[in-house]
Amino acid sequence: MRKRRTNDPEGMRRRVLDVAEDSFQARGYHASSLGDLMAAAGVTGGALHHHFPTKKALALAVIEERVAAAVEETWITPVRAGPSAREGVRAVFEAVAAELEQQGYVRGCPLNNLAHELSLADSDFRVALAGIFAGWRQAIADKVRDDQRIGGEGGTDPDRFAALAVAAYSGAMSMAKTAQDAGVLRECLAGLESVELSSSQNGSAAKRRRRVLRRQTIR
Amino acid sequence: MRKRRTNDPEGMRRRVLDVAEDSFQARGYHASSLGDLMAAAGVTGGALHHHFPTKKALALAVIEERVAAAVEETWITPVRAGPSAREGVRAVFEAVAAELEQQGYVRGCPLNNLAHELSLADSDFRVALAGIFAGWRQAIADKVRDDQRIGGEGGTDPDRFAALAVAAYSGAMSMAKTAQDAGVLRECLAGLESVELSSSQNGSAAKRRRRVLRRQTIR
DNA sequence: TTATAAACAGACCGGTTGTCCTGTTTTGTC
DNA sequence: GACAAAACAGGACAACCGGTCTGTTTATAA
Repeated sequence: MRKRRTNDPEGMRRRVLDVAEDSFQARGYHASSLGDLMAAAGVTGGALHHHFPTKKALALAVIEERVAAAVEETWITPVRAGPSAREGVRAVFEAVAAELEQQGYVRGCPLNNLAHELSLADSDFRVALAGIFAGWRQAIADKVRDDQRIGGEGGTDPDRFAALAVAAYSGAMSMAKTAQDAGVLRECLAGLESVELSSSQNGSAAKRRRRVLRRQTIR
Repeated sequence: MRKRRTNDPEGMRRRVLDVAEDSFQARGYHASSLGDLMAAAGVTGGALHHHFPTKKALALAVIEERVAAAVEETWITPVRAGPSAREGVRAVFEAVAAELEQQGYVRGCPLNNLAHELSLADSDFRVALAGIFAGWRQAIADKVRDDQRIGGEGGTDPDRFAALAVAAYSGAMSMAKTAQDAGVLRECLAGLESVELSSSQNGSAAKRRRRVLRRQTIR
């Protein structure tokens, strides 16, 4: 009875990244030992070292391939596809809140989790994470600019709105994680929507609000 | 030549907490070894163990005594003393931004830094940190309620405003830390101030805004 | 087939970590 | 001054961590 082995570099790499991503989010980078990861992924030290020479290289891969993809999937794509930037932001907030309430616990934002632990630790980490933040904000700001070019969307500063949206989400997730309660997300969203009153919006309640805005504008 | 020793429990405890607080913020909890802390504080293992039996106990003391105090000092006290909640929030944002720009680097928010690393690690950590977050938000919300009782300050929901302010600050600090640039704080503050347009405010432009709100209320 | 490199296995090591333990000194109290 | 408790010193240790190293198996291409 011979023991066969099947070389599957991509599959093995993926399995390691799966486990690493999960553990880094749940326990953090420093609290995740390579031994635990190897055991969880069913991978030997030799294989791990072959694909990721150091722990830092592994974390960098998680950041660039997984965390960036997570932001892309849960934020950038929905916002781009949405009817407007504001509506997209609202939809993401509510979708995340609903998902968290359903699953019963809050792990926090993947990007923020790693950003807090690794930004000051290593410059390579910091740059990679900062790039994801920048892309996130720019996607929202670009959407606002599109809204302005097409429809109304008054004098909202795109960069300001994007920065506030990302900051509010990040901070809300931080609190939700600490309190283990996703309710804060909904409260922050409600606060964020007050910003809409100062400018126009597409949607069912748009006319009423636009009227208010007009009065406000002509003073 | 005799070697004298002066027992100074409070002083030694303070010195350890100083070093621990600094290291936990700069390097994080897991990346801070007790050996480093002992060396930096000039404290022996016996003394450290006498005041803080475990590393967890030390971190808990840092959270309850130092982090809570930092939030109290930089946020709660200024907001309470300020002319209004909104003005207080604005002042804190600007003060922190100015301080960070002056010192050239961004270490992030003490509370958020530890909250991200320790919330999921241990329930005791989580509860302590969540309490600080709650106190922070409540102080702002109470101030809004005071404003409403005294002056105008229209239909702003106190809890929503507080949650948004804390979230925006936390998230902005997170980005500022990752980008090593305090500019995001100013952008988020500017975005936050748009919220003011949806309700009234004490100050020069209060009357105009209050009129708008009244129209809105009676529809 | 055969050579060649990639893919993987698994033991090994030096250094570090947090904690514990035994002793010594200082301080407060009667 | 006697004595107990607190305050401090400093070594010891077992567990663990990340990285390296050598060797074996599998895939690839000539």
